[in-house]
Amino acid sequence: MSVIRGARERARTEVTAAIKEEARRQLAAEGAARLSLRAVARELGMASSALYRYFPSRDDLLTALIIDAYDAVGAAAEEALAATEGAAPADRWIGVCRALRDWAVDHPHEYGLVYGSPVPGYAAPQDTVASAARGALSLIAVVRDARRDGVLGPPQGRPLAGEVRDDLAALGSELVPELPVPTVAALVAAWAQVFGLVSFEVFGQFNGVVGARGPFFDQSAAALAAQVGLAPADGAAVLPAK
Amino acid sequence: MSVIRGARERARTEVTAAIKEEARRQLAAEGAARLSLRAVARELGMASSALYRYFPSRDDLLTALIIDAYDAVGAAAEEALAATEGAAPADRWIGVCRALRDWAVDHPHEYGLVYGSPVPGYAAPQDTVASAARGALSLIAVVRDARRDGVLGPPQGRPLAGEVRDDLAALGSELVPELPVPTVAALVAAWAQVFGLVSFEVFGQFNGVVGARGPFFDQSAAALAAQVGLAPADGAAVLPAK
DNA sequence: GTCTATAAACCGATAGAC
DNA sequence: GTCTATCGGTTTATAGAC
Repeated sequence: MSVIRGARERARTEVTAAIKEEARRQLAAEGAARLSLRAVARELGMASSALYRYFPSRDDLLTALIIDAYDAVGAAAEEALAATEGAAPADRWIGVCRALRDWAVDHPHEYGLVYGSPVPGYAAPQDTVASAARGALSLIAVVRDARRDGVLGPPQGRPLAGEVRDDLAALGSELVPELPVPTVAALVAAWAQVFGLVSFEVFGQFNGVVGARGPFFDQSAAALAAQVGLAPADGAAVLPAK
Repeated sequence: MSVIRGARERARTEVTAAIKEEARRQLAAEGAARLSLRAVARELGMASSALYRYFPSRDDLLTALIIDAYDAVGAAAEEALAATEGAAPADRWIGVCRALRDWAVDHPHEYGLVYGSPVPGYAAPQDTVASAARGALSLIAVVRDARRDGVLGPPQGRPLAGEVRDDLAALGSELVPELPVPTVAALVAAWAQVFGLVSFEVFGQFNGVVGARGPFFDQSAAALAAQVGLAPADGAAVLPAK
């Protein structure tokens, strides 16, 4: 009986995987807003009603795809983080950023699903937030490690306005209490800015503007590293020693 | 007869405006991918076939909405550019960025239409590019004016890699030949990064992360100004005089 | 868990009368 | 320029047999 249940569960996860795979194909062709359970079923040769045994509604399928996408981009970032252990902090930063960007370029539609315009009428449930944070946490880890090793400089930019400071002090104290508040602020801004670069590339805004996109991205990511206080590896310090 | 034609044309532009207005409402409710001519007609109390006299296809309506959105964001940027004439370059930069951001926050769905995930199956025709460039040109104008007035510093960051340099030299020479290539590179990167900040705010990625979003945006925009070589207004120069 | 059948909608686009 | 009518599709979701 446990063998039977094992077989059943295996079959179930296989069908679930096939459904998600086909759904991802449709995501590319039709977009998240027009993702259709019926079309997925048709392509898979099953009755549409059978799908409801796996995903009780269209939104549940969408949620599963979103979590998968966040997990995939998070895993790519974590892999880059682990692979660069011991390297210069600025190079680790660039490596993690590059992993995020490479994943996005390889999976443009899944990227758009999570970092593009929200799907109208769909509200992401709480289950997605843990997966959503994984990418950011890898970038934070680079900075935290640099701080631990005593090689974190001050972030660039003017002193923080009071309102912003209070705001990010609260965020920092629960997430990375060992980092100075201005560093947390620079980190959040840099995080958003990395995705600005990625989105412009993936969404076609660089068409006819930037050709060598990989090198351009690396160049820009290096500047962002300096902005959060990670000195360049080549010794040409951007920041005063202080 | 010219009076009649005048009246006809007036009626036509009025109906066209009503169609676009209703379409924008649906954009918010359903998203661009599900924009439906039929639903627009129903809401306006006309037969669906009547719409085809104004827009020959769904994609043509979409194109009109996209051009309108680009023009609106471009006009907001140009207005800020004109309003800050004579101010310190960094403040002008922040002012134009702020205008872009404010427009996006006020028109999230139209913003998503042009700067979010592309609409699947829709390819923007050439007509959109002139309108699309208007926002960028305002930011470029700030830097060009600073250069003209002799107050443009070198951009932050490492020297450009050769590939990137060639690429942006070509872009710069046809767009703003008076700017150094590294400045052009910093400008393009900053342009994308501004939209990273805006998109994160508009698309909800800052929910639960950043509270005081206006001040946070200004803070980040100021750092970007320094990155492209616009010294802060308060005299605390970030860059060496050189 | 899968099927058929069905309800009750919806879509873009066109033809042709007025 | 607006209408009705129509073509040939589409959708989510449920009921009930097997």
